[in-house]
Amino acid sequence: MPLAIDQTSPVPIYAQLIEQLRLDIAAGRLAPGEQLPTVRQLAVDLRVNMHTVAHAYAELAREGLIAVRRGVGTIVVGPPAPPQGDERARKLADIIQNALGQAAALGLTPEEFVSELDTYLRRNE
Amino acid sequence: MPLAIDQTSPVPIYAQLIEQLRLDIAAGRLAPGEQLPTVRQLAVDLRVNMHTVAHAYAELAREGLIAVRRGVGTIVVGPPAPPQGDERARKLADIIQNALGQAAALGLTPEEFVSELDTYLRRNE
DNA sequence: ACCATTGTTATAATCATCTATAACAATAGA
DNA sequence: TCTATTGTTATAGATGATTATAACAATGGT
Repeated sequence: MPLAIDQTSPVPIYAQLIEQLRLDIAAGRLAPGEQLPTVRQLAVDLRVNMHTVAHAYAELAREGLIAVRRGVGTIVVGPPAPPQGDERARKLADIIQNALGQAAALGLTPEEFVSELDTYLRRNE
Repeated sequence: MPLAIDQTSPVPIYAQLIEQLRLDIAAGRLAPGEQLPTVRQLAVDLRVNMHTVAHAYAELAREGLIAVRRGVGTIVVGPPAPPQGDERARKLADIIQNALGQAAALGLTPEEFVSELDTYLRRNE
């Protein structure tokens, strides 16, 4: 599942990159030690400017998720420590409410969504 | 659940408004015929400029979700027709993958997420 | 007819984003 | 030491988002 950006989205390109990379790292699709594309290469692949990629990498480096070293490249450090306690509960509720809301836009009740989710997991296990 | 915008988010304010209003309408929290705040009032409430609100309203009107009439105000027309077939399946998969990805960032396996989702629904039924 | 209310349009200023181009700085390897 | 590679910084221009202020246009009620 390669990186993909939507040039028509109102979300800034650098923010789309941050979001996707953060999720890929958190989910383990990008493992610690793994090499990321160079800023120049990724810029060519995504047809965006070098700075836009560098901006995203710099922010993720600031968060400690990746390590950028000039002359060498960029590697994944590791996933962030998952939040605990109240913050975790709040984020979980956000995720659920968001998913249920988007499902409702497809005409699905919460129960139907759970059913679809079960089907999805059975199909992809 | 009133509208809330995040001034620190990279997502443009007008896009945050569109997103929330679209979800509120799709989920039925904003019913057809219901009156939305005036652009001036909502701008004051959210501490943003009138234009930013007008921009969001205009886009939703273009999509047919709301009807704006000067001198009168803005009312909800109705939810959009939910997509069918392939597009629906694609969007559903997006919703699920997104939710599972964010849950993974909290350290949850898909199965644990389903469990949390069940708990959430039982608590809020 | 008048007037308050509401959305719309106009102007201008500021800031963020994205782009293009180029030079600079650190690293690794020949 | 030299050189290619990689990230970083600098400059400048274009576009979009946001704000402030003001005037304009349609609507509904008095």
